[in-house]
Amino acid sequence: MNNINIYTEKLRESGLRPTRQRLKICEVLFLPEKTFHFTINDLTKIIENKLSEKISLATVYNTIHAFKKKGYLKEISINSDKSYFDTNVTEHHHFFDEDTNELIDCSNEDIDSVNIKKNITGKKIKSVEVFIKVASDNQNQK
Amino acid sequence: MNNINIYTEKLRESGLRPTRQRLKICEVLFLPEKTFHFTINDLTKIIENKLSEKISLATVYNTIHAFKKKGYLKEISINSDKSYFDTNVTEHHHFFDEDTNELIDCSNEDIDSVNIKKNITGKKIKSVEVFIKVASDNQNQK
DNA sequence: ATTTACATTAAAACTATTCTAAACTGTTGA
DNA sequence: TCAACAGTTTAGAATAGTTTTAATGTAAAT
Repeated sequence: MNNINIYTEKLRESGLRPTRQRLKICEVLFLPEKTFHFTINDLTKIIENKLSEKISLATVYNTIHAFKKKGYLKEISINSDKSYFDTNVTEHHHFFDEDTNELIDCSNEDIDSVNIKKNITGKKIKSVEVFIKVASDNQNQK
Repeated sequence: MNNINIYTEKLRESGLRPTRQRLKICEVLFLPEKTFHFTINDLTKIIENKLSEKISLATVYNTIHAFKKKGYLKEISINSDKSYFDTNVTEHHHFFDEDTNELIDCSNEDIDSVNIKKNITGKKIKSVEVFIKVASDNQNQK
């Protein structure tokens, strides 16, 4: 069973029609063995360059949102000028390199379980994520 | 020494001219004894409603960015459609209520110091902040 | 094969934010 | 005190990211 069939299956299971465009987007997002972060703009460029395919921007947006809703992607808020997405949908942490504006994954094993003493009445904790800002040692503060 | 004079002083110290508009914004942001979160839009509305003052949107943006640069405000990324600011500039954590989209402060004392086992070569940790998503117990997952 | 509901598309619309250029104002120092 | 300058405010234009629209296309059910 090749990858296209796997994606076709996965999409169908999720109630999403396996269209040509969605399959191409799956290839770009889920074929690489390493998870990664991207913006809609990044993704559009990858599709245009690497694949010989031109997918309408609206379709890219629609698809990414559909994938997010289904839990195949996670949205991350780094700063507010654009939306970043993560193909790693597990609960995990991030380093943010202030020098390069790069976001680096930090697995759950790299951080001891966070002990929260306070709780919000009537609310249950859904996720706990740590955001660590780093910068060059020898550089002036931001 | 009244508040206006304190703000005048603070602005001057920071190399910012104490203009009428900036003093009004200081009143709104720094007079309340409790820190709070806001968007530019929130702030503009508060100024228009509570104070009998109309400050140009561009000025609000300029001032908020100037205050942020000086360290009087902190920008928080909750989601990417707008920028949120926090008048609490200390390093601290947040609860995010998924039901109400409300952001709730969580002081450093409410969370045990986070133990990070991984580090990024050549980089120093600048801040560590925990983001805790909460939601009603009895409710379907997001 | 036909139908139907869902998808794609280009273009228009929208929203948050930044830029522009002219008018204005706090500050400095003569 | 007041002129002059640099910094500030302003309305409106511009921009960038994202969403909507409405027409066309396509997967899948009948």
